[in-house]
Amino acid sequence: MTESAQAASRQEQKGRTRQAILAAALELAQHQGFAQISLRQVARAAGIVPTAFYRHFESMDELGLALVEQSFSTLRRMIREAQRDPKVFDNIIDAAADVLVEAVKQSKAHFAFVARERVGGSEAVRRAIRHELDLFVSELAVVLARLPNIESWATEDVQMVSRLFVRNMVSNAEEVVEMPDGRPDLEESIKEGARRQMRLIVVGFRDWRS
Amino acid sequence: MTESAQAASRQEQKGRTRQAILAAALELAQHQGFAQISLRQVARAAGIVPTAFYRHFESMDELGLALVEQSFSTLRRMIREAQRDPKVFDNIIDAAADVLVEAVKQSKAHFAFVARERVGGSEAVRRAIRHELDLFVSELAVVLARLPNIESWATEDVQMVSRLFVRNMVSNAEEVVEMPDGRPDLEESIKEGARRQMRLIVVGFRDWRS
DNA sequence: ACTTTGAGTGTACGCACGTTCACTGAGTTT
DNA sequence: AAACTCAGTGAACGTGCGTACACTCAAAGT
Repeated sequence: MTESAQAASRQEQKGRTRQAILAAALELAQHQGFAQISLRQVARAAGIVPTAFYRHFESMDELGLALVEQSFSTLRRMIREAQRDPKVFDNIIDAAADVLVEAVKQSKAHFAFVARERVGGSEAVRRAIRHELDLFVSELAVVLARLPNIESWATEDVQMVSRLFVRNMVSNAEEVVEMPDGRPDLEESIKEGARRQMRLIVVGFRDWRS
Repeated sequence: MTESAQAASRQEQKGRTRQAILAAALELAQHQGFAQISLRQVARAAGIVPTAFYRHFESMDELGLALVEQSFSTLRRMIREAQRDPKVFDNIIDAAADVLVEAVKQSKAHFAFVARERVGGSEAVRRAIRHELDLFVSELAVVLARLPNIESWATEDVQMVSRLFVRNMVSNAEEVVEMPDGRPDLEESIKEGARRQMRLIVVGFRDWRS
């Protein structure tokens, strides 16, 4: 029994502390980069004693990998929700630009973490992010392949366009993340830039191939 | 007098030590990221005692800024040399892809430094890199504006294409930097990817505007 | 010949770090 | 009710860090 009834206060508490550690690390990493925050800083911010950290993660590196996982699962949930919206079929480009900027604004910390640690982090964290992004390129390719204009393209061309889209997504996410707080007017210009770039890719690709 | 004759052994030696510090920091930063190397590590690798470091730089941050400067002056020299080559007028895209890959291979450490610290470094270093890249976009725009196909474009369109080129340059440089050592076959595929992307930008832009 | 300059030295300091260990005490199992 | 489990505690350790300070001793300036 034990595991159905009223959901166990013991592991529930453990889960809450784990989340506190993740949240604390994410917050600290925003200001200084994950690689330069210490185990003790994280513990302090999470409200536990340094040694208690080891009850949840073997090392800071493992914490980093958990943050990568969390970040991408957030991103995937957003993409899945966005796909239900019928307007992606009419105008995938405008929809993508909107979703991107909204998503980044909503989970700024996760995007900032990925953007930074993708190149700046430890070997293990970098590899994990690269792997997730590769997966993401393939997933996006599947979505793209279903679109009216694209369904006739060769598989490898779709893959390449997907790669370009993801690369641009990363760049634009970086821009939104670095956007000064008091300047929401920049948001629309980033969006417009993203739209232009995506249109460029699609139009250029079609015409170049013809 | 004093400053012309046989070039002063005193400041000459100081310059040599300064270069040793820069080289040591660049080397160390390749493996762990500049933000996580210590003043003492740099001093050790440069063959001086920690306190002697202060004769050359006020802090690690100042060292970082010096490395940014050094990296971009390397890059600028390469671009200037490449511009003398007449083939850039016939086929700027192929030329650019060649120059990029060659340049990165030749000064891998500097490019790796910029790619990493652009997002992962300290606030000051990040700002300096961003500023240099902005300058670079403007400089490239001037070069582009002189090209046959482009000379009729509006200034702001040239600027935007330049921005796209630089962004792609950064991405491709990252790829070359991360390229595993034993796989020179990947080089050509990165080059081909870069060529395609640039063609895409140029073709897409022209057709979209028509 | 002298003084001055300044790059590099060596010691010493206080501090934050990661990790160890034996512990406590509430929640869970028997 | 007794036994067990285990998330969180608190003291202690060795280490590497940035920086201060007083120093040396050739090269440069007079």
